[in-house]
Amino acid sequence: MRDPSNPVCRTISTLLARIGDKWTVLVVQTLGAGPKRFNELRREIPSVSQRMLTLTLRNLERDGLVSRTVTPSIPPRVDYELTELGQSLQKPICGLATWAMDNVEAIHGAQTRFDAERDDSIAA
Amino acid sequence: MRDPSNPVCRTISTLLARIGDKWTVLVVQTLGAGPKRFNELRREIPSVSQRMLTLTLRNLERDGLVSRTVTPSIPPRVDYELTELGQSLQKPICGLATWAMDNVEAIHGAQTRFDAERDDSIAA
DNA sequence: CAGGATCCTGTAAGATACTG
DNA sequence: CAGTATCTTACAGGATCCTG
Repeated sequence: MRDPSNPVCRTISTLLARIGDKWTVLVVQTLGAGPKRFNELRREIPSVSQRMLTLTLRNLERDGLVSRTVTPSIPPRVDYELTELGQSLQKPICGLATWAMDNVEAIHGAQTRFDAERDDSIAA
Repeated sequence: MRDPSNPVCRTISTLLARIGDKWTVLVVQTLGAGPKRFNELRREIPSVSQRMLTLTLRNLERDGLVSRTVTPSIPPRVDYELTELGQSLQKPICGLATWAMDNVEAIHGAQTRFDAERDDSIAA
């Protein structure tokens, strides 16, 4: 079941890698509010580079989580929108986010204690 | 709420990055079965390098998800174990894994269709 | 046994410039 | 507007050797 050669496990770890990458969750959450155009997304996620936004969207599209609709006008218009699959992913992500929020303090505390001990052993 | 300067959001994205890294989830799942020694973990996760296992465990320890117990015998013995916090993380992770398993086929299908179209446009 | 230190490599990802 | 192409850098992560 945890065998890396198991294709299901490979899909899961690929998914986790995608979730873990720097922009995927941010984009999914932003699109959660409704369809958005390319530059709308850029504006709402100011820190993302154009390149990274493009790549992230391509990956999400490839995985069937986001749909891409081109309107061949001038200027061109491209709308991105969560698919049903993409929307269904929001629930487990939200579970993780909730866990994180519930435990921010515990984690921070642990980190502070850990770093303090490390400093002690350096000082000593 | 999605403001990157918000410390809660930073914690969340740090968590997501940790979840997304190559080994964290594997280690947490492996430790889910009970405490393990360093080389037990290595054996159960054959693909992990010594270095990466050490680093992953340090990070988990720093975040308070894993406890590290040294028994100063010869040879030395070090046991790693999920803390309560670490165990509580298993639930949301499991939510994600379940989602992935439920949707493996949909995702694979989407990828296949996407790649097929890409090949078409190259061929054309 | 558990892990620190070092070296080396591939890839992620930012900045910049150009195009239909 | 919505990208693609190219260059460059930073860091993740593997291999290897060494130590208490």
